[in-house]
Amino acid sequence: MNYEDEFVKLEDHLCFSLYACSRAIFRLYRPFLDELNLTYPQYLVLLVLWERKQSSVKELGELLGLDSGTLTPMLKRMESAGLVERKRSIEDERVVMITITDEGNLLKEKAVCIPRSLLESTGMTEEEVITINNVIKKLLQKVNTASAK
Amino acid sequence: MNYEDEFVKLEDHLCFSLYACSRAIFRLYRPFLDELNLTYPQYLVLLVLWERKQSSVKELGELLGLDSGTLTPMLKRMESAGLVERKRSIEDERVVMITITDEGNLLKEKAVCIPRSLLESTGMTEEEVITINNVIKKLLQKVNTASAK
DNA sequence: GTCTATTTTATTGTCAACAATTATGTTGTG
DNA sequence: CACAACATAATTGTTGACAATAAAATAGAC
Repeated sequence: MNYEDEFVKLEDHLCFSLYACSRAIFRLYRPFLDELNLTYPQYLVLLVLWERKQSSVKELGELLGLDSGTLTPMLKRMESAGLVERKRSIEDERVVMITITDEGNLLKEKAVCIPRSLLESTGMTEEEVITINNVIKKLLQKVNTASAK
Repeated sequence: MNYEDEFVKLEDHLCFSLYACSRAIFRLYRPFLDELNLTYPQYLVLLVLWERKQSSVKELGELLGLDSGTLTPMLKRMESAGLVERKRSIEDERVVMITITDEGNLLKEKAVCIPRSLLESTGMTEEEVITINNVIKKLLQKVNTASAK
C-alpha cells in the first residue's frame, strides 16, 4: 500500500502523534507546575539555569529551539516573578545574560520530584522512557539535519 | 543512577524531546503549507474533513485533542479563507457542523504529496516512520489514560 | 580609521493552546 | 409543565511560537 494511494489518516501522521503526545504530557505536568506558578516552557528555562546558573538569551534559544520573539517576553515575565535577572553583558552589549535568582533556585527542590511522579502516574518504567527518548532524540537529529539544508 | 540524584538534563526529558521534535517537524512542513496558505493545525483539520466531509466542532476537538477556545477562531479563519462552512445543526442547535467546501477539497490534490516529500528530505524509510509512530501512539494512549484519572 | 557585513536582542503582528466563564439549548425528573 | 442537570459552543484573557523587521553593537575588510 502506498502512502499516497489512500491519503493517510490523522493518526498515521507521525507529526500529529508527536504534537498530540507533547500536549498530552503538558497536561500531565500542569497540576504540578501550577503549584510552582510555572508554565512548561518556563520550567524548561529553569532546567537549563539550574544546571549552569547563567546563560545568554542566544544560548537559551539554541538549547530550547526558541527564538527571541518567544524568549524575550517570557524571560521578562520570569523576571517580574523574581525567578531570573536580565542584564546586558559589559563586554558585549548586544548580549543579554540571564541569571537565576535565589528564589528561582529554591524551586529546584520542589521540582525535583516531578519527573518521578509523572513516571508513576503513567505506570511506565524508567527504562521504557529512556528507550523512547532515545528514539525521539535520533528523530529530532534527522529532522534538524533535513531542515538545515 | 537515580532520576533524582542528578536532576536530569534537558535532553533527557522525554517531554522536551517530543516538544522540540514536534516543532522541528512543523518547520519542515511550513514551506509546503505556506504554498497552500495553511498552518499546520489547519492542515490537520482538513485531514479530518477530507476523510469525512463533515464534522461537528466537538468531534474535531476530540480527534485533534483541541478545545473550542482553539477551534472556534481557527475555524472562523478557515471559513473566511473559503475552506470550510460553519452551520448550526437543525436537530440540535447547540452543535455547529463544519463542512468542507469545494475549494477546501481542491487542496487535497496539492497536499497529497507532502508526506512523501518530507519523508525524502529526512532520508528515512516508510517503515522507520511507521515504527516510530507506533511507539508514540502507544505512549499517547498511556499518557491519556493517566490524565483521565 | 571608516564603511560594510554580521551578530544579538527587541518589537510587532498573526496564529495557536487552553483555563475559566458565559450563553444557549437539550434532557431528565418530579 | 417546571426546574434542575447537563451538553455544546463561544468568549475572554494569558501565555507561547514564530516570521519579519528594526535597532544597536561588534567585527572585518580595505
